[in-house]
Amino acid sequence: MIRRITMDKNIRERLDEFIRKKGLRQTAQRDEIIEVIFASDEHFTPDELFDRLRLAGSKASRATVYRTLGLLDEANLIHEIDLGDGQKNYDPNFVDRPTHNHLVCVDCGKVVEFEDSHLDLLNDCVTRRLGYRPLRQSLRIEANCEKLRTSGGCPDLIQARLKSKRLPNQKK
Amino acid sequence: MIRRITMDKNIRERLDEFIRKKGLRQTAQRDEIIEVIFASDEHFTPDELFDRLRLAGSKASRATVYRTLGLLDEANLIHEIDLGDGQKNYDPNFVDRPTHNHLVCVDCGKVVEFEDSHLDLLNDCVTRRLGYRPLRQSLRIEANCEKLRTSGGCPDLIQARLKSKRLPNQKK
DNA sequence: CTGATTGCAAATGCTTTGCACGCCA
DNA sequence: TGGCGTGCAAAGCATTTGCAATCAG
Repeated sequence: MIRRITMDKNIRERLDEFIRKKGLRQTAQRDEIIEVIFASDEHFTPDELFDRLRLAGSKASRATVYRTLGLLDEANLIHEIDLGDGQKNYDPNFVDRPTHNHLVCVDCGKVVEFEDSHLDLLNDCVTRRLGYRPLRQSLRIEANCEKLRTSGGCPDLIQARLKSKRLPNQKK
Repeated sequence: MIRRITMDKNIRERLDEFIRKKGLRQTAQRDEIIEVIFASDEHFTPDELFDRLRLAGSKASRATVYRTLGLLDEANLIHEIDLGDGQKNYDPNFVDRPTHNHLVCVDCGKVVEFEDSHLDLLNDCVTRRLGYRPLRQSLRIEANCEKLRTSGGCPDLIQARLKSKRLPNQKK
């Protein structure tokens, strides 16, 4: 069995409600998947999640991982986000912060999450002005690291290099 | 030879400069591709562009289309945008309107481009506050059609249905 | 029991690449 | 002429799907 992990009550409840409403079934694989996802607040690709699951002792297959991710997205427990790397990325933090946005550093690939109420308000206004009703919005900012530019060094960049030496499946 | 199309001088110049700087070569295929792209202000996937090229009489291969799209993106003549449909989409309108954003109607799939200087300013501020230097930003809003909701009808939805009957390669 | 769910492997679909040939500068 | 660009077909890769077996309710 999978290692026990503390999880937000809120999430469990939301999922149970979704499962009930849809006439779905609770399975060990689904439990394991949401436990592993919400044990961290990190973004992930389906493949990364699959690896984490293996490490945690789960034997859920890739197919099930993909199918469950679709389900969780539909239930609004995770969101698909576009990090610009050509893969599907999921973000588990929309439950707590439904309107946050992402900044991607093009120097080191670091992803910063941020919230801004002015931004939210403005998006809402613009959408209504255009004759629509806002549902979801995703803002991605690509930026350079100011620290790297001015002082020539950035701790995240060094970390990123170390990381890329360890990991095999990279894009390019 | 391909049908002659009027094209923004600006674009031709920008491309020529990029080609010169990079030590690249001007070829018939590249000319055809940018002519077809900028003959319209519509977004497109690589595949749609390939079809348009065929219709216009060009025989450029898919491989060349993909390679050239990468080049044009690098030259900032087009931008890759995320419309949330799982395919690469390119937008040729960033030359004239470098900071525009996209709203996607989930009812009919219509994409509305819009600009808002407040939004641009706010994004800029937020980015700097976080310690970064803004490069590109992409905001996608998913929304419902207000007209459809209130009056039960939306001209774009009807068009979308007609269109989907004609086109074969759809996502789902 | 019954239908939802899973795992496997095969299929799919978009995109990239290796290579030999052709063509621009 | 040198080497960039092209077309073709093959490869790559993430994701989806058909199907038979399994399991939850």
